[in-house]
Amino acid sequence: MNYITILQNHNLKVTPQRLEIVDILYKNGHINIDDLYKSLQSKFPSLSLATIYKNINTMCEKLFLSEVKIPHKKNVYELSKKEHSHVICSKCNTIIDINLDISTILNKAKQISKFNLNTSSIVFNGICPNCLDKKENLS
Amino acid sequence: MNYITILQNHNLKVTPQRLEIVDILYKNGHINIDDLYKSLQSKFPSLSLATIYKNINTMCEKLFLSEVKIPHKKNVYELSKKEHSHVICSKCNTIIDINLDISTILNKAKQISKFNLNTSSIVFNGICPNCLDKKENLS
DNA sequence: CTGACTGCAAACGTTTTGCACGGTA
DNA sequence: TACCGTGCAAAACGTTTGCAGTCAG
Repeated sequence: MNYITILQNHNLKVTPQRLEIVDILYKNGHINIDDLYKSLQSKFPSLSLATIYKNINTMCEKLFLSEVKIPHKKNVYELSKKEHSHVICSKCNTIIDINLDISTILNKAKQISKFNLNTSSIVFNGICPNCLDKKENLS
Repeated sequence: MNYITILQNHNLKVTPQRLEIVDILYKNGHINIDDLYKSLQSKFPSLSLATIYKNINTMCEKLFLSEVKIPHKKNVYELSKKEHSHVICSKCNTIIDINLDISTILNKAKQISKFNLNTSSIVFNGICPNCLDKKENLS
């Protein structure tokens, strides 16, 4: 399914700005508002931050965009997909998705809390292989 | 260890405002800036938001206060303790701490990501027992 | 007594809103 | 053509800063 269809399926008009926003989200995976704005400037010099905010908000409402909160970082956005966890490098801020089987801890959490749980938000923090290499080279 | 000692150990002067902030944090567990401000108004009618922000920030820097990011909610703050997970009710916003053994998924995450991971942030979302009861009474 | 803390006001950065124009369907 | 989306400017919001007066140690 391409971007055009995705937009149309959610009753959103297909504008060049929107197509590029979705394209950047698709290619980047996770991006914050500022970086998204910077990425769009070359193609749309007159594009305004207001447009980005309006689009991000409507896309989040339509649920095909998700907001991800990372401790001590700005919120990032990603195209919605099957629930997954995030791993972030505290040096270079690279974020990757990982699929974990969380059924065991989810059940444990239900049991302990007595809550009826449905969603989870899991972020691991550490250093990515790239930054680990750099560190070793320094010493 | 009481609040006074905690503050002194971190080279912070013991002011009535600070004592009350720590007391509220201790009793509430998790609170956002606005609610903290409201809770303080009765005791300190002239207390300013700036004071709260300054205190929260210094206490976070001194690492005896932690910021918790909850999806689609304002950040909340809690007195630092051993790493733990959070469960939040999407109806009434009650937040509780739970201790889970996350070593299995942490190892799996390390293995998949090749990152050197150290901290994690885990939030489960659902409905608390209280709100579940209310729902049943309605039907 | 001295440095740190408070409270006020102003400044700042981010996000939202209103409106006129332009583009999509 | 009708409506939705864009871009600009202004407004709103949350947070930070500077400063003068006050308080804790």
